[in-house]
Amino acid sequence: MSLKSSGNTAYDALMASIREGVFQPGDRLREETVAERLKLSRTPVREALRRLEAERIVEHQPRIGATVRRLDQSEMVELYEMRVVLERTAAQMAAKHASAAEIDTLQDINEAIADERENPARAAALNESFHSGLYRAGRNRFLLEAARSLNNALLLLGPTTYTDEGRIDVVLGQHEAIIAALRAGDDVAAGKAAEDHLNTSLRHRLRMATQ
Amino acid sequence: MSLKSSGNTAYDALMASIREGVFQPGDRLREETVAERLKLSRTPVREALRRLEAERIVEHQPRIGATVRRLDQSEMVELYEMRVVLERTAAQMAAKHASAAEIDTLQDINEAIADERENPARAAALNESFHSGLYRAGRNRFLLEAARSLNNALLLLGPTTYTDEGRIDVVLGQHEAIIAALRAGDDVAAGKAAEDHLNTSLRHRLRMATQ
DNA sequence: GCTGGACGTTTTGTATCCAAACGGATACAA
DNA sequence: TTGTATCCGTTTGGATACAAAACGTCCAGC
Repeated sequence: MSLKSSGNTAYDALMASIREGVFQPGDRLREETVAERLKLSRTPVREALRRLEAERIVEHQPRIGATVRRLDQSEMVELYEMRVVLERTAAQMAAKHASAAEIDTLQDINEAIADERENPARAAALNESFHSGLYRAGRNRFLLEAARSLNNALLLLGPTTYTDEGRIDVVLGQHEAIIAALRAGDDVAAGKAAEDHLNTSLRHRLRMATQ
Repeated sequence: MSLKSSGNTAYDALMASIREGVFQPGDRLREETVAERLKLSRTPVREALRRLEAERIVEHQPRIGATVRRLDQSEMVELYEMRVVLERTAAQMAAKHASAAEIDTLQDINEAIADERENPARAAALNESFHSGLYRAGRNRFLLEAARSLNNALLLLGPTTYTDEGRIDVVLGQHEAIIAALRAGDDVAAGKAAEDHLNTSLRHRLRMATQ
């Protein structure tokens, strides 16, 4: 695992750049430019670009090149609509399959988020852990994969801001509701709680986007 | 569209070979061998293999090479569990968004399947059209994408056999139930019908696999 | 002054070449 | 006879060189 191929290095670097906003939607990714940035030849860069293309992070037009995908508002709504479905499903499945240890871990993560309320970046990272933990507890590799792919697309919308006072408390409470339903083994309630949570998130995102 | 790069050619050819069973799960795909089969150099073949890798059709071990992914039974069950979710979602969304023309088209396809009951291969292709039509009617690009990815994985399980007498009638009837719910705009019923349909399909698949 | 065509530049697409690493086989020693 | 170490062959990983295509520009002709 420690030895990663240059192709993977390039992939990780590009993903990080997109995540950090160095490359933004609509930006063109010229192979040679990226290659010299990363001190690599074009071959591994192309490899990375093809992976990103397969994951719909970049769009590739033959003989033209790759550009970072741009999501319009309707796609953003569809994306969240789909996230709701997947997250509800994950919560339902987790309610059936999650072990006590897994639920405890989710609880721990949620408390850690509360402790990091002064540090939005750290809180956002923990939030991601919470959600991926929920997916993993669902015990379905294809669900996990679909969620991973969707979250990549989410990167294209830019970072979620936790700057709002009060927003974090809503999040914490909704996480709590999910955890409670998991403990009760109540899949319907868990699904519902997850759905509420995501819908709040979408509303928040839409408000950001339209400002 | 008529001009496709060699990379795409290689990808299509490999997919077709996997679909037709030329390459089966577990088979090793050596770059050079594939390249000379397709009369190409290794570069576009590698490109195609990386795409297949990103789509989880092949597994790639560094310095070892690519092998066609093999799904065990638990993965197969998870795959269908996920298909149920996606297809139920598609049906629910379609009940809300599908135009009369789209529903008519689904009806036409279903009738065409009935007409091809003597020709299982043709019927299977039409069946795919039905399902992709349902997904498209759902009007969610991310759902469509997730379904596409899942269907690729489905290829790894080998072709669905419609050899069973009676099986096709069950399928036709279940398709009818979905169509009826769509016409009524009843998303709950549409979801339920789609779920039943997929569960039948899973049972059938499991019976095939364990024989 | 405007339009059309041709040429040149830029960038991707493909092929070939070299390097590195894994695996198997063989030989030597205990 | 068995275990270990080393070497060689095979195969992927990466770089570079070359070909093809698309876009922009410039010039000529109307």
